[in-house]
Amino acid sequence: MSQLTGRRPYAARMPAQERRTQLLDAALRIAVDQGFAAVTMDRVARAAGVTRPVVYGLFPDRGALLAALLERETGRAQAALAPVLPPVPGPDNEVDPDALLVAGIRAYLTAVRESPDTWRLVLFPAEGAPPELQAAVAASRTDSLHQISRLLTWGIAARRRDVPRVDTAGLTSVLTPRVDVELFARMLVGLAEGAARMVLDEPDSWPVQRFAVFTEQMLDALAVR
Amino acid sequence: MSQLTGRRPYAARMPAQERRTQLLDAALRIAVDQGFAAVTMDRVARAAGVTRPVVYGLFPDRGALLAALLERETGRAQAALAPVLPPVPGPDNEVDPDALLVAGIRAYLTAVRESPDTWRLVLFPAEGAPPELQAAVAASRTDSLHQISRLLTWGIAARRRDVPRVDTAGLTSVLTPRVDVELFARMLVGLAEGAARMVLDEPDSWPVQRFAVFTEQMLDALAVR
DNA sequence: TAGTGAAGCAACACCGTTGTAGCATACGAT
DNA sequence: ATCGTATGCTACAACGGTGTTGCTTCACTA
Repeated sequence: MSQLTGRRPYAARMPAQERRTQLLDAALRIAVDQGFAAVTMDRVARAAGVTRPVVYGLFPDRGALLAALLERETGRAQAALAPVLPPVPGPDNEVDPDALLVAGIRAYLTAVRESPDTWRLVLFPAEGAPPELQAAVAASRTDSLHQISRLLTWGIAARRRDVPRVDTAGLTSVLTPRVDVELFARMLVGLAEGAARMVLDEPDSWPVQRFAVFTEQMLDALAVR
Repeated sequence: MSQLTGRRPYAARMPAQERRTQLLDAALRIAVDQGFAAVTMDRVARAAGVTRPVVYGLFPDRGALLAALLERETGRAQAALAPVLPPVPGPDNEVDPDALLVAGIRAYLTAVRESPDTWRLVLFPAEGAPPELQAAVAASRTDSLHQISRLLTWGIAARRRDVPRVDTAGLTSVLTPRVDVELFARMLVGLAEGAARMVLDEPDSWPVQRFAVFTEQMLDALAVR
């Protein structure tokens, strides 16, 4: 009978890089499931079947681990976002602004569905996170906002060009009275994020298609007529 | 020189009820300023110029304190919300649905401006809070959602009644193709909450009027024409 | 098959927070 | 004036988290 309380069995050795991503994966799981505050060095270690010093060997401290996690995930999110926000089409380009928006929504929500954990982390603010990181998320959001603003300004102009003056009876000028573009852009982003949250919470009730159809209907209703 | 390290001066005595609200106020301050996790028995006590046992005298434990805080604040929020969500007007009632919505937005944002702390607590999810309480907030939101859904269904019907068939050229039937009312309601709520967050973050950039005007324009653009 | 260094482990000291026990004092009633 | 009690305070034990030290074991190389 040697040691009733036997020594912990050794975890499989693993090259640093691999262990690193394994730990980040574990941290992500915990953060998503139990909130940011629950991402403890010990819990992360245990989740990976390893002890704390191993974690400290790869991340100098808890802050660094959280930073690394957030950096990885916001990076992924950014990457997924690039195709969602296409550059503003050239002036001669014959692109339908409405179609562009619908395609954007679709791409965005599809991306969210494909990496739910990443987006959960990004979309649900995460109070426990170091403030600098919240700032990073905010910055990325601001970028999106600008890009969307630009797209919108273009889109509104493009729509006007399409309707070659029926203005006699005030029929045109629907979105004409100088829309508050900044607000409109924020509304869109908010809308998309709201949709994303719904998709994350109850994917079954909210197929991407449902949002696409809805958006189409709305844009249609808003159309100059 | 009696006692260089003198005894802590006694805080003014105070009836339990008064102390209680004072402590809740302190807790609210902390939660709003430094996040939920920072609401510590000790910090609350110090903020109120008192020691921990006093707090424990009024709240059995930290959970109870947080519960009491959340209950008070969600209560306030609910109360403020009542006038924002009027009952569905009777069928004979001549109320303009658009005006009703704009008035709602205005009332809501005004309420938010008037009690920013309460709304900050409610609108910024609060990861550190006991899950049951998050559930409470969610439930309240669901209520609002239902109420808005009902208002919307009524509003859409009312609008249709106003436009007595010009349908020959497809001019009517703007919101007619069976709008996804649930989604529309969620969009509105999301919109209002987004607006509230903006108001809380940068009150100066976002006067209530700006949202009212915007909403009016949007509804106008959506109008059957 | 021996040796060596990277990868892992137990154990420790330290800190902030929770919750409690028992003592001190202010203050209203007598 | 004094006295009792509600109100407050100091001090302490326990817990869970962080970050570190020094010993152990695996696995590769010679």
